Amino acid sequence: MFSKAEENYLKAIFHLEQQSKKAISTNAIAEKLDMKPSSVTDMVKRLSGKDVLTYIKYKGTSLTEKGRVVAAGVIRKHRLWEVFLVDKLNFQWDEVHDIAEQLEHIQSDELVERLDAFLGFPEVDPHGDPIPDASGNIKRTEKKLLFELMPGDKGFCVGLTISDNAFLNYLDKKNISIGTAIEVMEKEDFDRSMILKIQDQSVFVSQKITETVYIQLA
Amino acid sequence: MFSKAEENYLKAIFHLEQQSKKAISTNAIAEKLDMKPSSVTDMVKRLSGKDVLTYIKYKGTSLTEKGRVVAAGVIRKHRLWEVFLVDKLNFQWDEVHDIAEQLEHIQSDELVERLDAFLGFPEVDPHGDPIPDASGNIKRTEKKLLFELMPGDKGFCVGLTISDNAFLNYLDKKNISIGTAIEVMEKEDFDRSMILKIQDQSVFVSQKITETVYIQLA
DNA sequence: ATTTATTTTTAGTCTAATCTAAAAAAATAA
DNA sequence: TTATTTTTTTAGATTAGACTAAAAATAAAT
Repeated sequence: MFSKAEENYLKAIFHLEQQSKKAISTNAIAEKLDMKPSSVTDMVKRLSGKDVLTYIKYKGTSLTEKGRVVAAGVIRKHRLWEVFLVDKLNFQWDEVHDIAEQLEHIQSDELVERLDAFLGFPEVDPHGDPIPDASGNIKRTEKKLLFELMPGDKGFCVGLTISDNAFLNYLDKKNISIGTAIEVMEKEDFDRSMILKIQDQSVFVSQKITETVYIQLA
Repeated sequence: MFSKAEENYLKAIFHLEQQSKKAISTNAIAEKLDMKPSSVTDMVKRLSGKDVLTYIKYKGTSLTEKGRVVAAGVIRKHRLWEVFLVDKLNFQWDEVHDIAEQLEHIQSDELVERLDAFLGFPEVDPHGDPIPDASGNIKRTEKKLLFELMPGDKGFCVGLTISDNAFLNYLDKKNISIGTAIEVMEKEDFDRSMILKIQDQSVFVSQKITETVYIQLA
């Protein structure tokens, strides 16, 4: 088994590997976890002894297959608990992270599988991020911020970068919520505003919105 | 805040105080937590510095009011999570303890209150033990094992000492489950068997049953 | 190609929470 | 009451996981 600290390292490295592909530097891990590089050196040495990552002095680390599975398991739990908190306990999207950060370390495979079933086998968490399956496979999503799309692109809203009530209400007035299908009609590069088609209606959305709303391409 | 270890000590002392009323000995705590007495001495010293218990060398410890509230909070979380695991995730009563033991240390008052509401403000956990309220008040129950009752006593089934499927099915055949109202008609002291009235029917129950079923007196 | 700056590692310290072994206090028995 | 046993405490060691400060390796700049 892995301690809470170990799981946090694996998770951090997993996330960093999704951005860079190259070996992950000691400093990058330290920054992500808000720790000192010397602490990281210590821990990656220990973890490489547990066969979850390879570590070469001064060269950085990368997860082994085993390490990826463990990390994906932690992320799976984190995201399932986030769904629970939002769907069942009516938390807001921006309130759940700290609690899920604790819940992700609860050890019980049976619990995870039952929770998954109880939630109806969700595929994404409340932020639109994909939930790894029980074997650690993660569906690579095409989640993008709205402003990254081009005219003609179609998709649907899967999440937001932030989440406060005022903003949710504002989106609601534009008829945008989770699951809403959209198509980009026009894009104004200089201020990142857009005109979308939503339910056959033309809708103008500001830069604030295009930089906040996540779209899964259809 | 209190660490997981600290919370476990407070919980253990709380439970011991419910049995004995006197100051709790170092050895009793050590045995309950499966630790060495020297470790307990260390910890109670630290906890007395946090004003959650009073400790007098060689004389034992007792919780302060503050300590009782903290302990009751942990027990509240433990029991609410047990209800969740059984009612929502369909775990068996005997499978939930280890998981609840982890979940009870999740820190978030908001989470606890929302969970409570989600579960419909239950008053007892799946074992029939009362759930403390948000301020730490605990309803002293009259939970007894069936064989402790006398002819004429009335009550209803609130839990079991054990819980396996075979036994649950066996009880089911006798029309006994959680919430079932019973009245003791006859009691056979030499083998602890009884004759009960259940839904106006006379039902014979063996020693095995009278030593396993918890009754809340009506 | 040196020098300078940055990154990483090493060496040693600290805290929480445990342990063992020995000493001291309290309880029990002769 | 004195001796013996049990309980409790003290003293010192250990482990995980963090830290600081200094040394070493690598990368960047002149």
